This record gives sequence, structure tokens and C-alpha cells, in this order.
Amino acid sequence: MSDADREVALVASDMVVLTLRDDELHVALIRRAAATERGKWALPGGFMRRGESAEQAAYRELREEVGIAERDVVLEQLRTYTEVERDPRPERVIGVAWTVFGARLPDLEAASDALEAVWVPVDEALGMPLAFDHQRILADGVERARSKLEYTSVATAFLDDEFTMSQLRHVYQAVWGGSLEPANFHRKVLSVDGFVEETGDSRVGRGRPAKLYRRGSAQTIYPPLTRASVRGARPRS
Amino acid sequence: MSDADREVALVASDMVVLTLRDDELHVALIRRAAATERGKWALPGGFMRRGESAEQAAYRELREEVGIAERDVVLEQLRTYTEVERDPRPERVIGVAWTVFGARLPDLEAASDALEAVWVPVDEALGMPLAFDHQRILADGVERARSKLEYTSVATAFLDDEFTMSQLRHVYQAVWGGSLEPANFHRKVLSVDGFVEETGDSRVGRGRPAKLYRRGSAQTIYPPLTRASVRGARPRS
DNA sequence: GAAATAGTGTCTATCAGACATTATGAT
DNA sequence: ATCATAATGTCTGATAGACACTATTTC
Repeated sequence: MSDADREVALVASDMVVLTLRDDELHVALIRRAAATERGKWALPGGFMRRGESAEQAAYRELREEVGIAERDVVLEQLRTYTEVERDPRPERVIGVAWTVFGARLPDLEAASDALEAVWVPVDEALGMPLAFDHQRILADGVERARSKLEYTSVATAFLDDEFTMSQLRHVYQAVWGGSLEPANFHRKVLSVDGFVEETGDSRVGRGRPAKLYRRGSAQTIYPPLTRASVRGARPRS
Repeated sequence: MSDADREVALVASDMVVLTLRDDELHVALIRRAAATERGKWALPGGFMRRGESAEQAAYRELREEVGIAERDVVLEQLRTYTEVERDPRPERVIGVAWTVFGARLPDLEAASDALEAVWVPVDEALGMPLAFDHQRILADGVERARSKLEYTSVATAFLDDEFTMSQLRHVYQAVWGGSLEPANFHRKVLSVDGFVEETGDSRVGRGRPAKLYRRGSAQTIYPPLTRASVRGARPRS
């Protein structure tokens, strides 16, 4: 094979940024300012630069495009999209997609690349037409988030450093849809070694004060929590 | 930002090709013929060409570099490696990595890109120095395979169309290391709807003939099989 | 019959889910 | 006292793991 056959590609980092707002799962969408697909809703993202990894590009675009700081989020690679027709531009563009989880992220500030930047409820966003193949990336990202809640402790990434058991349960309910039985959830979470640890404090509100927890050292949950136990879940799509 | 800052990259598809030989998990390694890292052991792979997706490049390289046909394997995306220093060449090279599972794959034929191409037991390969960041990719791929056996039915990708329960169990034992209790494994597999279905035939050997099964329609296994049950497993690394 | 392998039955400890009960605060 | 929320207790059915046992073939 001759070297001339090798494709050279631009590398875009596309982010599925998820957070909870009013106990509902939201995703960050921007309306594109750039010429290609201008005006369409899209996932935030941008091109990897010289001397930068795709992960660094992701963090930079989070900051520049929607005003989110690296320390406020957990970023994980989702997958890479390389179909030839996924981008209409003459240059070949491949997309490295990431999931980004954050706690109580603020309203978005639309920067240079975006006409608007807003939080959209995930159920609504999944029904919107999006630029490029972002519809599919979003669906993959949401499914990944749902799945990761089962066997990892990433749910805590949606919460502040200190949180109540009820708040943790609301994360699961928002991401999975439906409701979980509080008593069983409580017992299950505490039975997993290193999932959460007590801070010793409690939070006062209406009703009995709730103990506060922080994330423990465990990365994975065994045995996993299971989506089978959600009641009134939205039907499988 | 000026367009000139955008990196253009070569896209390599790197494959962690796994198969069972003598009930032991093996990975395909080549010894590099190309100038860069010449003579070093590496994962098979090659550059995405114009008009081709990374997936198509993976299938093409499987055929060209190690003589494996697309219909004989199951290919899944692993993750993408984009660190700046991962490749010493002046051109920027990012790697899209894939896991490839196949049944009784034949001895490898070293083609143009390779001085040699051989099956290496995974435990041995994990201890070898490999070119580029292939050591890490291999470790990620093996861990992904172990994990996927828990909650998907991909184990059947390591077997012919028709297989016995004992053969399926040997797949799990080889990939996970250690041994599984035959009776419980049998009962568990049959209890998962759509994991396997009987063909009606049986295979004669020493001892009582074994019923033959083929893969069912299920993609995922719920509840999952669990590595917690392996006895005499190799210690966690 | 002995050996080898496949497949079934059974016991027990554990655990998930349902739901009742108790605890502790605010008003 | 009442309400609201948090947390614990209890019951039951399902299941995983251990292991004994039966079945069917070859030699």
C-alpha cells in the first residue's frame, strides 16, 4: 500500500454532558454558530489541536464552549465514530465521544462556537433532530450512563461532595426513570463495601434529619445494582 | 481559533484478536516489518484509508495482515488512544482499538507488514514488551473480554456454530482463569432466556454424549454470570 | 464392570423486593 | 399532636454455590 492511501483526519471531541436539574436528567446542547450545520442543535465539542490529546480537547471545549471547569466533572470515553459520511465537510472528520457527568452544573454560557447553549431534558433531547450523527452519540451516551450506574459508583459524580441517601437514590431514579424502593436502596448501597462512607454530619429539612455521606473508594459495585428493580420505568426504547 | 491549530491525524486500527487454542486464551501478535519500531512485537493493525471507516480498516487488516476473514470473527470497538507521545513518528497517529473474538482460528500467516505472526498465550503476552502503547491496549482488551463474558453472550463467538455445554464452560474458564462448577454453570446458562438453544443433536465422545447447542437470540445476560464464582482464579493483577 | 463424561436433584445460606414499623426532626 | 422524611426490621420467594447422585456412552 502506498502512504498516499492513508487518510488524514480531523479529530473532533464530542461530549454528552449530563447533569441533574430539578431531579431530572438534562443534557447540554448548543446551537451551532459555525458554517457547517449552522443553526442546528448539536452536542458541544470541537477539534483536537496540535500537541493536545482528545481528552485535553474535551476539557478545553467544555471550558471554552459551555463554561464548565474540569474539576467539576467526571469525563469518560464513550466511543469513536468514523463513518465516512458522518460529516459533510470535504475534510475527513472522526468523532471521539465522551460522557461528562457533573453535579448541579450552572446555566450554560454560549461562547464563540455557539449561538445558544442550554440544558435540555434528556427525554426531550432524544427526540430532537441533531447535527451530524449526534443523535446516535447522545443515545449511546445515555445508555452508557444508565448502564454504568449499575456496576460503578459514578452516580456520585452527579452529587456534591456530601449527599444524603435520598439524593443518591434520586440520581438513580432520574437516570433510570421510574422509582426505587427507599428501604431496599438504602440497605443495598450500604452493603457495598466502599460505595459511600458516613461523614458523621446530617442535613436538616422537613422530617427526620438525613445522614450525610461522601463517595467511598470503590470504583465498581459488586454485586451490581439492577435496573430490573425500577418501578414505573419508561418503556425500553 | 485559527483552523491551522487543528491537528490532522493518521488513524490506526489496532486489534486485540483473541481465540482459544488448547483451552487456553491466545492473542495474535506480529513482529513489525515496518521501519517504525521494526522487529518489535505488536498488535496487528494498520492505517485507515481514504473512503474507509476505522471498522472497515480493521476487517481489511485482519484479512491482509494475519489472514482472518470477517465472517469468522466478532469485532467490537474497545477505545481510542490519542496521547501525543503514543507514536514516535512525526505524523500524529491516533489508535482506534478493537477486540476481535473468533472460534478455532488457524495458524497465522505473516503478510507484508509482519516479519512473523503468531498466537501467544494471553498470560505470556501480558508480560511481553510491545511496540507503542500496545501493552496497555492489550490489557484493556483482555479486561474488556473478561467483563463482557459476564453480561453478554459473546462467549459463543469463541465457539463453532454448534457446541456443547462443556465447551462453553471451557470458554469461560479460559478467559476468566480458574474453574467453574459444571452443574451450576449448566443450570445458570439454561436459565437465561435466549442464551443458547438446543439443536437436538448430540456429540459422542468418551462418556455420555453431550447435547449440542447453538447461540440464542439474547445479546445480554440477566442476571449476569459472575466472576465471583471462579475457583482457583489467577490473582487480580 | 470400570472409567469417563453429561446431566439432575437437593440442601442451605444469602439476598432482593415488599411492606410494616420505628425514629427524629419541623410546624 | 401531626406531618414529613429517614432509617430499620421482618417476611418471603428466588437463586447461587456445594455436592451427592443418576444417566449414557466407550473400553
